[in-house]
Amino acid sequence: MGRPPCCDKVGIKKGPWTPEEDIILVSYIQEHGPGNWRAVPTNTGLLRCSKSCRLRWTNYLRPGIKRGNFTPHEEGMIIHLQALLGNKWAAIATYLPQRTDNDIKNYWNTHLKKKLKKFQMESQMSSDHNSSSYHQFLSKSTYFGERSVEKNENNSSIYASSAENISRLLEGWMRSSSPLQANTNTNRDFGKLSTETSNISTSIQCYRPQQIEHQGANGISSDELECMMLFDHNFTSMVCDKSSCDCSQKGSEGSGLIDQGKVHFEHECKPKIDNNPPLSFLEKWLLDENASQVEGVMELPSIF
DNA sequence: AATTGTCCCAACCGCCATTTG
DNA sequence: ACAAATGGCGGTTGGGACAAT
Repeated sequence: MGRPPCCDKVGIKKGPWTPEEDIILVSYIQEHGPGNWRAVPTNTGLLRCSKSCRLRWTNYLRPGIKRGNFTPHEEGMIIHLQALLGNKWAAIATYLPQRTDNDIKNYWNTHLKKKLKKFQMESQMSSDHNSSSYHQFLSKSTYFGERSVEKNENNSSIYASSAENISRLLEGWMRSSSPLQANTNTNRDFGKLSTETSNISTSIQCYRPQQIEHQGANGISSDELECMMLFDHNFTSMVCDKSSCDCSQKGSEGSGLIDQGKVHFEHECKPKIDNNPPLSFLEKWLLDENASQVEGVMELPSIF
């Protein structure tokens, strides 16, 4: 009855992935494309369960993942989207295509939650009761006040894809011929490795997920603002109703196909737009990275 | 220098909806 | 139609890195 088990429970390895395992997984996905995860452990010989393979790919190895510090713009987006959507990290991640839901969740739990809490406590002590602490927090948030001052440690790789990670990984693996030595390398050490070329790093090209169509934030009319306010009011109930979502765009999205169709990244590359709430206007505004250069955008958050 | 405490994040766990035989 | 596995998601945790004492 039902499906066969994806993998035997016995002999399943847990814990951090080694560079060798990453290479095996990436090589397999390069050849077969992501998906059919239950076949991955058996076909690759990886002693990992299918779920672990999928997680490793989607959270770390998948091309297009941006790593490193969150920019003030991203921070602001997360704050807003969390306020609107709650802890729907996957949904929030659809508006930050280069970030994984896991990263966003971690960032929220380790940074933003504390920040917000701290600010709420501070504002409670303050005498200003005219506006909510949340609004004050947002107004002080770097999203709107310091968006142009993005302190990015590795600013040269704002769109650094995980292909670079894999590249570095492979380089280190090739250098250290000793498997034991390679096994001791954690993912954090990849950046320390020098640069060389590798087969995978050249065949897996960097790609940039197609951004959801957006336009300048300065094109907001008063009607749109009014609509936005009404929308915000009813947003929660709207996003909860999956049936109201328009999923018809699925087929029309551009794919991230690379390598003459050898690698099928459509599934992973497509912006996740299912469960897409009627956010067209909001997302236009939120996703407008150029808005950081537009003066006057600071007026907008007050409507939240 | 050694110890302790805190931070951070990759990976795991458990649940649920969907898929499949 | 049903049972069982898969895929996806959110919550949690283990342990390494770093800071403070």
